[in-house]
Amino acid sequence: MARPKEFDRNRALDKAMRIFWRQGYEATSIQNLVDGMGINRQSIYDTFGDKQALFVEALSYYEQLEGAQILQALEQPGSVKAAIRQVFQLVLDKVPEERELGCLMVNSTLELVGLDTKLAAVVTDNLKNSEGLFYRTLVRAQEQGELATDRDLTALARFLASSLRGLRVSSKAVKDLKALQDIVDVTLSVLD
Amino acid sequence: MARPKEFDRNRALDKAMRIFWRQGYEATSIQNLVDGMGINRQSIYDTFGDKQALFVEALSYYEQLEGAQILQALEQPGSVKAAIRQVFQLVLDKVPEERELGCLMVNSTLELVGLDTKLAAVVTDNLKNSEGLFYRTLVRAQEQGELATDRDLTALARFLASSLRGLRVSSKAVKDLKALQDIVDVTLSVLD
DNA sequence: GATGTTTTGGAATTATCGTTCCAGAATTAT
DNA sequence: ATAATTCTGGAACGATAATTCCAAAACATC
Repeated sequence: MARPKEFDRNRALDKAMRIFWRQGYEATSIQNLVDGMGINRQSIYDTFGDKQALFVEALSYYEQLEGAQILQALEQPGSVKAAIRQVFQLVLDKVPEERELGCLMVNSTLELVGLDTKLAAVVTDNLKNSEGLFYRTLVRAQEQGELATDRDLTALARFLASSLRGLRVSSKAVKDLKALQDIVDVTLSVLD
Repeated sequence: MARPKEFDRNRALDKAMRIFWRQGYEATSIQNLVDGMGINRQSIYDTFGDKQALFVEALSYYEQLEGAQILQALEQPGSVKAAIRQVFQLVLDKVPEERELGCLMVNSTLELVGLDTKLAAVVTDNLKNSEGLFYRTLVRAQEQGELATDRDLTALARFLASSLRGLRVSSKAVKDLKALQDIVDVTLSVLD
């Protein structure tokens, strides 16, 4: 019949995601994507739809990559505090070039909330998730006796989620790794 | 001789700042500024130079407004912990429409670091400042006996600065004021 | 009221934006 | 080979970007 459909779709999406990550949504032109994804302009439109649709998919892909690492860290048996520390440590353990891009989700939140309602819905949904994730983990900590029963888990989960956002902002602008490590250490001391 | 130079320069700059605040740098067009600043396009170029120069000035103006509030909070005599709490509370006490814009400095940091070296210099300079501000305040706390002498003030200052950034991200995406209050309360508990 | 400067509105310019269209080359199954 | 489909490169589209140019209107001083 015909030529085989698609090239390496996922590889192209990965490339696109990294371009959006580095430049943001508005600052990324279709031409940037054509140059960076290694496929033709027409193929981009055929495969991913328009720029907004491609961005949504890139964002989901990023969330999936990042979320998998976080889930793996949180779901490991043993000390919950160590698990939570590992989540924060994930940010520091990135290679510098990646760390200095910050977090695509946080970046996009600040860029798009209030501008694009459709894209805003995607990112705010993610915010809820991260808070819930911390909350369920803290419940486990209390069950294991790692956390006093009188601690306010909702407040703690909100704090951890917000602190992680702060760290991700800081990791984009602060090059000094020791400074970032200080932030993590003090943040985690709240659980003691 | 001639017509009186300038209209209300500061009022125009204030308008421009709020437009950048709401939309970000890239998403703000000169036409947006013409419509919103209430002065002519040509007057914008004559008075402020090009878009980048206007943005830098708007950012400085924002920093000055925000910084004045923070300084006033930190320099008040008495409890340093109360003073620091007040700095965080400033974010929550904003009217919702302003709170949901987040912080122009943080927004701009994530949008422009890595994209525009000149603009990046302005925002990273601000990051250093806020950390130093917290540090000097913590020194005072130690001198007043409000803080144990074995606390690592550098680490604490870094934590506070990063946490404030996180709160400012959260304040843009999280509408629930109680959730934001939880974040502040847990953050400040580190100083106890 | 004349003079000199500024503001104003709009057109002009050059560039780029996102998106679509099209013709030819490539590739697979028949 | 033929036919069907996809990739490719580039042109074309209408819209909008930032910036500049220009002529008319507004205004304070003399």
